[in-house]
Amino acid sequence: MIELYLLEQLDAFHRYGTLSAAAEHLHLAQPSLSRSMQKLEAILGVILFERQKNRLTLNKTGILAAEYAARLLDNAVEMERRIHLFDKSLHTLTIGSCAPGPLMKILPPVTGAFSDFTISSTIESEELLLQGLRTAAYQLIILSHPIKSNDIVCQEYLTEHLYLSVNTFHPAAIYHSIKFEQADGQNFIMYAKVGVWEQIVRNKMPNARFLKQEYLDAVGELANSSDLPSFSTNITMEELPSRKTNRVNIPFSDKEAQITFYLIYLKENTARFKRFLSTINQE
Amino acid sequence: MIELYLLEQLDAFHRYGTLSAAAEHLHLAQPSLSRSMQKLEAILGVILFERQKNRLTLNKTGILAAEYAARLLDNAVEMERRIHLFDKSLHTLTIGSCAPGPLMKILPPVTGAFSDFTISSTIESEELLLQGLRTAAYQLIILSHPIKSNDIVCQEYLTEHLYLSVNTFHPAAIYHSIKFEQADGQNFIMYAKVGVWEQIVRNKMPNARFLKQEYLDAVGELANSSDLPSFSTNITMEELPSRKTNRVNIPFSDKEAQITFYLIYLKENTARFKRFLSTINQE
DNA sequence: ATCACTTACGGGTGACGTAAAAATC
DNA sequence: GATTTTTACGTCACCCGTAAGTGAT
Repeated sequence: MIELYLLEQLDAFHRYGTLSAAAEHLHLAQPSLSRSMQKLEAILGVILFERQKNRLTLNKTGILAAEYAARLLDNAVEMERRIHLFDKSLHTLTIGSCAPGPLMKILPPVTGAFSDFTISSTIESEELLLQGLRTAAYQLIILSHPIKSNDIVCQEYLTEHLYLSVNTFHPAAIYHSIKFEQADGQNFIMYAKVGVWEQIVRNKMPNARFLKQEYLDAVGELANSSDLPSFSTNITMEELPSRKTNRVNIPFSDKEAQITFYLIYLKENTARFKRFLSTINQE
Repeated sequence: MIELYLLEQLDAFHRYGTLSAAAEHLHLAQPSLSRSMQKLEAILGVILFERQKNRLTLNKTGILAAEYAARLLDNAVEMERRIHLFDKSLHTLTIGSCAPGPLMKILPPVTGAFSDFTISSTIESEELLLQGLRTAAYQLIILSHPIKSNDIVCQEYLTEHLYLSVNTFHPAAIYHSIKFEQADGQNFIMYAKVGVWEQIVRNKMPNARFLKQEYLDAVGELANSSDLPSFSTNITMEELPSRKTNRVNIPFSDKEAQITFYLIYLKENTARFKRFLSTINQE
């Protein structure tokens, strides 16, 4: 069987036109290439080059061979890439959620239970999440509504409540609860990746403006250093205790301010998740 | 770059299940395979096997890799095959004819003029010849009628006359010419690959029977040792002088007993054939 | 005891580098 | 003189085989 290193060298010669140039790019000495090309002809039993004293050129067969070689090398590289990708997928758990809250909540126990896996997580639209679950881009997704399907398992996870988060001097700080309507028209600091929450607050407070922050840290810091209102939830208050210091959190009383999230995964992955998810729900 | 010999060994292990069996088929010692498989994992940076003390099995990644390997190896052999084929085509001149006469006539000068080529020739139906010319299966074809086309060159070659060939005791031996009608109803010895001639004699002598001989030699010998009539032509008489000894050759006088043949090749091959074909016609 | 895999050791092929020569620009 | 190819020669890597060891059936 012909070996790939020879085809690599042929390909390089084809690309760069001379043995010297090819050798340069391959980090080899020219004589090695000269010999390799002779060897290639011997192995194939075919003349690939026209030889002048000072010049080596591919003949028609040589050009054809070089083109085939390039294709084969591409295939080889692609093969390696796919093997790596597949292997990685076997050791990676990708979780997608339509909101950051339940993700925050689930990541610690997941990293614990799947300690030999790389955990990767994303906030994404519900539509793409469901697609991604089918294409194995996600192994576990979190949606704001249940899914019924033969090949899917769906279980209720938790309910998140939205709060208005203001500093103590804010006029609303004295309320025990508030309606979206009352909070409308202000400028809010908002984390950029709040997922489904964004449509809700935009719909319910059509006159409000939202200053989106890409980084979660920045949201907290900005909120503390400015008088602008922001949002928090039962989950963020639990997971990020700093959200409670120096801030007053007032629950929105509208029914839209509560979302129940569902854990969803393919039935074929049941064995993988069952034990873990049962412990989750016991908490 | 990963080398193909490693993939061959992986493929063999995948096929045969154990290192020993694979080694047997590859004509290698087991330890070599054992090391190669370890090396493969090292190169790819991926675990391909599950190792028990006494047993080696491919894991999921390993199976995937073996499947890719098989594909890549297939591609490699296919590539070699195509290169050989292409190279061969560059040094092979394939001539197809719809009748053996003009082929006999043209082969000697062709082999002389293209002495560094392998000459390959076939008798084939006119339809397939024309197809083959387009697909480069033939570089030169000989048909019984001219072809007009933008990308094709066509030139008249020669005219062949059909003769009835009988021994001296045959009743027809006294004629100077004969019509198909007069010869009908007899049993003829006929070469199997007479191409277009076959339809002609069958049409013009519907009551005759034809004893087809695969080998040209057999036709001559049978004709000499039996009293059965056979066929000859101005060309066979010239190229195969034995056809004239002890036989009487009587020309058929019907117009269908004459065929003019045409040399036909692709315009792109003009440079290749022009000089040669001009010398041919001067004779 | 046989089979299957791994590790250890030694050998020979061959892939590569350096040096030098020939030829062209 | 600079560049390009080829040949010659030495070296080192590495691929393979043999031998020996371990564990399983």
